[in-house]
Amino acid sequence: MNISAASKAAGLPVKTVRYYADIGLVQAPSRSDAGYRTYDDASVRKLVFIRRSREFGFTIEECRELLGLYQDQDRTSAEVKRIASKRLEEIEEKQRELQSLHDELAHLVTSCRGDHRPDCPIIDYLG
Amino acid sequence: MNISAASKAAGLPVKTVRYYADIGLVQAPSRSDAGYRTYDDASVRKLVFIRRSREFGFTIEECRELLGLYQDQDRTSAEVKRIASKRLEEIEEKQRELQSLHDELAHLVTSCRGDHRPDCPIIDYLG
DNA sequence: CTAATCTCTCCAGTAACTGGAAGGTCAAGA
DNA sequence: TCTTGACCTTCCAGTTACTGGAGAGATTAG
Repeated sequence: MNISAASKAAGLPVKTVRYYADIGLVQAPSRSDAGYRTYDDASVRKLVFIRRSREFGFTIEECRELLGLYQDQDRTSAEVKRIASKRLEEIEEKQRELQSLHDELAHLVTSCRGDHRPDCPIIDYLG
Repeated sequence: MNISAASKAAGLPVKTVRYYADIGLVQAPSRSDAGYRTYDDASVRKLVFIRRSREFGFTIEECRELLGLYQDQDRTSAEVKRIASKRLEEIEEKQRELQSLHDELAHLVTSCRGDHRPDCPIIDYLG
C-alpha cells in the first residue's frame, strides 16, 4: 500500500502521514525499491488509532504514550483509563470556559442594536 | 509608563506587549532617551481591549480588525455586531463538537474497568 | 559604587501541521 | 516508444501567538 492509499484508509492527509513518520510516531514498515513508503494493515490501524486519539484532543505526545500502551502486551487498562479520565476533566474544564465565554458574548451581541449608530456595547465593554 | 507597568495594567506578559508592538498591533506611543517603550493610558486601554478580545477567542487578525473599528470615529455597531455574531456561531459549533467528544469519551471511560486486566474498551475503540 | 532590576534587540523554539519547489517513478494511452 | 499525468521523494519555509534566552545597555536602591 503506497502512502496515498494508506492515508485514504486512515482518513488522514498524505502530508500528515509523512509527518507522523518523520517524528517517529508511525513509520512505514518498509520502502519500495524506488524509496516509496509501503504501509500494511497494521500500520494503517495505528494511523487510525492516532487520528481518533487526535480527534479526542490528545496531543501527539499523549498519542505516543497511548500508542506505547497499545503496543505493549502488558498494557493495563488502568493506565489508559487514567490518561483518558485526565483528558475528560480537561474537556469539561474547557466546556465550562467556553460556556461563560459564550454567555458573555451572547449577552453583548443581543444588547447591541446593530444599526449604524456609533454606540456599541461590545466595543464599550471590550475597551 | 515603562513596559512592565503597562503590562501589569493591561494584564499581559511583558513579552506579549512587546510582541504586539512588533507586529504593529499596539505600538508604544513613544520611547525614552534610552530607547525604552513608554506607554500611556490610551495605549493601555488598547492592550486591555486586545486581551479581552483574545479571551473571547478572537484571533490577532480579528483583533486588528476590531481595533480598527474601535479607533474609527465612523465605526458602526452593525459591523462590530456582525463580527461578534460570527464568533458566537463559531463558539457554538465548538461547543457542539466538544460535547460529542465529551460524551463519547465519557462513555468509554465509564465502560473501562480500570483494573490491571489488558482488555480495555478505550484502546479497542481507538484501535 | 555596586548590585539588582529593568529594558533593549535578536535568535530560536513551541505544536502540529501545511504548502511548495525540485526532482525521481510509474502506468496508461497514441 | 514516447509522453503525459499522477504519484512519490526530500527539504525548506510558513503558519499562530507567543515564550525563552543570550548579550548588552539603563536605571535605581542602598
